[in-house]
Amino acid sequence: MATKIAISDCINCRIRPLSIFAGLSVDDLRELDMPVITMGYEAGETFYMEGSKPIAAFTVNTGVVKLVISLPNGRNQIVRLLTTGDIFGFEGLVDSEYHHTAVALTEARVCRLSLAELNTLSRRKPAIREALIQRWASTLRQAERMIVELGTMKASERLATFLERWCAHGDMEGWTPLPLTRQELGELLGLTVETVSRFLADWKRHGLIQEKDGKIRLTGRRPLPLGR
Amino acid sequence: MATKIAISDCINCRIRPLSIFAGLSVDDLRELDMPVITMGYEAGETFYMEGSKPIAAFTVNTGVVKLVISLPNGRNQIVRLLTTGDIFGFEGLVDSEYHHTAVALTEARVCRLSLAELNTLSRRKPAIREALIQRWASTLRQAERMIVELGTMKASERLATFLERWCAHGDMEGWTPLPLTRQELGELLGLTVETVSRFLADWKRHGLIQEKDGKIRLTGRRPLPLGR
DNA sequence: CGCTGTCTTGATGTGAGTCAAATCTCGTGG
DNA sequence: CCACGAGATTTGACTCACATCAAGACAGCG
Repeated sequence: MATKIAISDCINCRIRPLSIFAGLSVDDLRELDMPVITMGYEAGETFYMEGSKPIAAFTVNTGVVKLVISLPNGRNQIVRLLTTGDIFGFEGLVDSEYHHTAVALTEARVCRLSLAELNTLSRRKPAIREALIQRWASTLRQAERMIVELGTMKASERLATFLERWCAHGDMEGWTPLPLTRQELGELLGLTVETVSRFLADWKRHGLIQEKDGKIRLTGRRPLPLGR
Repeated sequence: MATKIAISDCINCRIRPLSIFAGLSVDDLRELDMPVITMGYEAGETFYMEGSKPIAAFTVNTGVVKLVISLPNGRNQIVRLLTTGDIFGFEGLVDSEYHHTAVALTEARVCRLSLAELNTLSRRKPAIREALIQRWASTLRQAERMIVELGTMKASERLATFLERWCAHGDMEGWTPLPLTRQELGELLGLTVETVSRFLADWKRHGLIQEKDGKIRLTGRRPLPLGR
């Protein structure tokens, strides 16, 4: 179950520089008396469903979240992956329904803002409004990159491109958590489970990637072989 | 050559209700003393190139414009089509380069706004800022619909879906201008010229669509046959 | 009237989907 | 601690949708 963890202490928040409050002074923040609540979600839990009425927006503190659009024919398309500092559910500011279903891929800690509050907030503080616009622009840009990849690349290229990007902001010495099933990788990249599995298994056999309890590592000379 | 046609008369503009000035009163508009210029472009002319420095944003008055992203390997992806009332080049407000190459598909008349002006404008007039945010949101939504279509649909479905949507805001009794070559339809839908041509020719033969100097008409019982 | 570019059509190849089954993994309860 | 079962992953055999390659047909325009 999603659990309320605490009233968020935005002022001292570890990720504030990444958040939409980055541009505010400590005084600003104190003055706002923010109605932000930190929530804990387990892997697999749903934040909200596509088509439901927007109530809150979220900022990812820790963990990974996917935004999915489901089709009547049962197919799913993951349209975005969110990690620390990313925001989601903000379409609620503008639209009367959520456009996606948001699901935690890992245990996740998120900061929850009521949309009503956020609305007045963004009216009062230009810095916040500014930050939201920035987010919107970069999200659009990311979506368009996805369009390009889906429209012009073949399976192995899409998978390789994704892995290299994903592992780029990887921690440690090469190992990056990859909390997506093959199924989900497929739903993100427009491929079937089998195709994803075949390429990964193949690359693993050739020593190009390694996998170990949910973490992945790109070894050897990149780039990944785009052909088979 | 792109030609300056006139200083735009925004107050009496036919498409003002569709534009970002929709929310302003006549007095507001008068007060602004807008530096908007109406420009004429011929089919095939370029508004700006991907990667170049943003100077102006545009609102389509008449005509159709494509936004294209080109890849090093020579492939192109059309990421958006713009028609009357749509705006483009607005990423310049936020970013230091244009993200796409913008090209007129038909003879086009557009209203040109300096980004510098627009910037101060959106600061002074909340209604404009609001309108911009709305546009951003709906553009993002459209991009995500494209992701879903590219990721989950097969050739004939993508083509059929596109045609039905395109012809939906079609004028007259069924005939809609379709100023895209098969090549461009392919670049929009992630297909080759041949595939596009085959389906269209096939549907034409079966009397499902008609084409006549640049116009198309969906006849017969929709929906288009999604299989072959 | 011929040239250039777009569209159509055919023949062929292949990338990736589908179907099916074997293995692997991991959490649960005995 | 082990056995079991559900789900995830891998692998193989086969199919098919779409790309590719190659010509022709068909404009539109100088």
